[in-house]
Amino acid sequence: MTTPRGPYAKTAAKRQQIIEAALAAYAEAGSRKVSVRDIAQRVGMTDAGILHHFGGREALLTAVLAARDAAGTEVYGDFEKADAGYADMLAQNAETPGLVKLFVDLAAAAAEPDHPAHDFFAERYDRFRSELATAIERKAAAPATGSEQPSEGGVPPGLTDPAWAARILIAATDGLQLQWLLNPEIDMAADVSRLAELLTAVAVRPAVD
Amino acid sequence: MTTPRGPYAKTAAKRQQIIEAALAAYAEAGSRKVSVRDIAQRVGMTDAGILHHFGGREALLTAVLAARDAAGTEVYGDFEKADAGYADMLAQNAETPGLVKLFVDLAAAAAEPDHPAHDFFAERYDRFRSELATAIERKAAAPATGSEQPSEGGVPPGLTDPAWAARILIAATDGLQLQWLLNPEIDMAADVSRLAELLTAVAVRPAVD
DNA sequence: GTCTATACCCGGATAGAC
DNA sequence: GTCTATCCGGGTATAGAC
Repeated sequence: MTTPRGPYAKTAAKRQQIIEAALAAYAEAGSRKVSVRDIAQRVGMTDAGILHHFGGREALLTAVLAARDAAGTEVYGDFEKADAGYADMLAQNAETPGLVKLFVDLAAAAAEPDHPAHDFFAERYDRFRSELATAIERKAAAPATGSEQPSEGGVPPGLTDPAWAARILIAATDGLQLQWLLNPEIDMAADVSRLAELLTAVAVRPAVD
Repeated sequence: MTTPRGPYAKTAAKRQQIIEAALAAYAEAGSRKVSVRDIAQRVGMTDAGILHHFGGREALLTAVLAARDAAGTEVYGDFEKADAGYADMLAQNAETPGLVKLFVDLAAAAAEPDHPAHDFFAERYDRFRSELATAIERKAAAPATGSEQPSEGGVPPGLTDPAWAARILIAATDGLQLQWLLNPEIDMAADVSRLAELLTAVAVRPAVD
């Protein structure tokens, strides 16, 4: 990382402190607006102080999401074990609507190619997609390892692409978060688990005979 | 259509004109920001003039999405024929990233219960879910009507709930729009068609024998 | 190197003139 | 009813105090 005027010891600590304040702010805010000034107040600073540490509001928020990602993979591991961890992570997300909203917001904003967070999101999705695809592929190769065995059957052969399954699973996850934000009765974890089950079951086709 | 007669005639016309200008602005803007002032300029007005006709920015944008919905159902019909129309509609969306972004943006913002667009989105999703569920159920009851026949098979029986399938299909659609905004190489229509095929194929289980 | 003070611009809202 | 004039809040850029 070639930061212009690099963060040194003390700076890194401050950055961390600011990120934590921002996380807290969003967690508390439900789905209300959070301004940079709000975050600044939490750390006893002015907005310009924060701007100094990050390059701007978007960069700060990107760092927040990156931190959340890091915390997540620390707890749930990488996406290698997509079966158990994935649903748990979703259930965990349901605890912090503010952060879910931040994620959706930023992701949409990052669509613009020269947005500060564009690369972060593009890379993040690329990573998730390939990791998930690998996991699905592996699981398909070794079926019936757990308490249940998916009964394979005559599903059209065009439906077995792991890369496609990964895109769909991630998409459904994001989309369900949206529906859940609007209607909290939806059980994201259950719905997604079911889809994951179906997708891996479909991918299980050693030979159609 | 109510005939433009009476004291509100001019107002309604102005509203329509503004909505069309906004649609055009978003369509042109790619995924860049669109301010109320931008829209105002297009109709030769000031921003305050526009805000007078709708109650605020959010209300205007809600009206824009509602208009787009109306235009969409006019062309593609309701979701009764979820097979053909759905993918086409998605492909059509791919032509206007600005509007897709607007949708995602607003939907996220509408999560807050007292957001002006909250009711609109909540109701919209309720409607779509139930319409799609009905369509899937119907299609499952009468399989193999077209050029292809889904080969039904031994998929776990817990996976046949039409309501669930509808939630998933919509979620995947929204989520893919997000991924597509970040990476335009993704073929939303193809991916979703494939999922729809799978979901209806799975729902096709007249009797497991 | 780190931060505050300040000043700027843009965007949305509001009151009141026509 | 419609819009102009004005205000206020949020993000950003710069200068300089510590």
